[in-house]
Amino acid sequence: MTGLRERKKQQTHDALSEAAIALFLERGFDEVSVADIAAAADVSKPTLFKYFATKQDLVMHRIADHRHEAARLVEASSEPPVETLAAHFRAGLDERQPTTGLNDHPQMLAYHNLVFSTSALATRLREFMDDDERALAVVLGGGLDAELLAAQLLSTQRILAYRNWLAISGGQSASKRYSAALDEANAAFARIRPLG
Amino acid sequence: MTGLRERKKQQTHDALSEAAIALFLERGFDEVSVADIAAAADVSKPTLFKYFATKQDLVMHRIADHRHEAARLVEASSEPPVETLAAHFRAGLDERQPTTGLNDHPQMLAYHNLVFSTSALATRLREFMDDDERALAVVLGGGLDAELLAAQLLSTQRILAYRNWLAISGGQSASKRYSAALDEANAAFARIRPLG
DNA sequence: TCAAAAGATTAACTCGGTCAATCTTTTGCC
DNA sequence: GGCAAAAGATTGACCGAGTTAATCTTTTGA
Repeated sequence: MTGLRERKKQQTHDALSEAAIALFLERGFDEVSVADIAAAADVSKPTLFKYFATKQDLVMHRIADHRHEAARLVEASSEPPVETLAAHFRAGLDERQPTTGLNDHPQMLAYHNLVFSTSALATRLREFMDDDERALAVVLGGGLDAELLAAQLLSTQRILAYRNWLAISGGQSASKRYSAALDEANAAFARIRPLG
Repeated sequence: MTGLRERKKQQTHDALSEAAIALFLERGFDEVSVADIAAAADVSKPTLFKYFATKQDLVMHRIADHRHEAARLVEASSEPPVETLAAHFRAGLDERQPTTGLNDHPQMLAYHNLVFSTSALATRLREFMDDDERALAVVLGGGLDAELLAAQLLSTQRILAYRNWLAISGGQSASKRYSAALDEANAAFARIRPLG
């Protein structure tokens, strides 16, 4: 039984998120108050904060879906961690997945632009990545080497994705960038010395 | 001429920082309001914010002195970057420098404990490190390899320092930890593949 | 000694986030 | 189908961080 209540909750959730992102893209994150958003979605401010813990989460919850992804992938795979994540990143490039930065859909571009150029959001993104790093280190077995490797793997993904976003953001198409992106990914992952 | 004005500014600055840290250590960062601190230092709230841009900075300005240190060291040295930073870290261990985590003075321990266990402060620390990373990447010549190396170097320092702090925080003396700290530093820096 | 500049103060304000009390809606049960 | 209880939303007041503008005091340099 998919309760009516559930559906209304989902609706309110989506209405808030969509209203928020629309307003943020239009006026900028810092120039929109949570009161504006609550009003746009026809709910009260306390209600808004029942759905999203912080103003930032109105934007970041989309990315939050990928939390601990690296740890999950490594845990689920029988291949060595570096290979697993390198292969996954390459596949992401192929599929133009937003997490690789290689996506030139105008909405995605605008969304990423919002995140990267708003310091409160960039900071929150970094908090997510720190979390991912801790989770990955655990899956890698813990200890100094695991922590170092986890940090290096996630730094690598972050830097590759950011460089791709920069290129796309500079006007290059995803297809045009693809070849360089793949080269960079191969070079970057090749620099990583595996565990053991 | 060291103006009277300058001296008073310095006094107010120190009074604020000391009052703040004392109160934070006593009651916890989130349980002290900036109004409390301003009152303790006998100034008004707007005056406090002329000296420190944020509540966090009342704590973090001490660490902020070391900003861009890695970039400065590498720029000033004629040795290869990895050697330079590894040597500097080892020297820091010898001297029990707080940045290495290997310092068991009760005040230092309490201070680090405050920073690491207060999420607002840990977040601000991470912002500093991101800044350091960008600066280091520039000094390393920019480009993919420089960015990857900068990230790896600073991750390495962060992880080593945190592990040392954990050990000290768990009751071990700095002297007792020293040998393991040195071994870990050597192992960690040895994992790093230099540029070129 | 005095004019000008620097700095501090007060008071009021914005905004993010929380809380407590009240009211509405949904749901599960008879 | 109707109803009690629980879940959720609303309102309004509140807190704390940080800002702003107007006023006042102090330092400075001529």
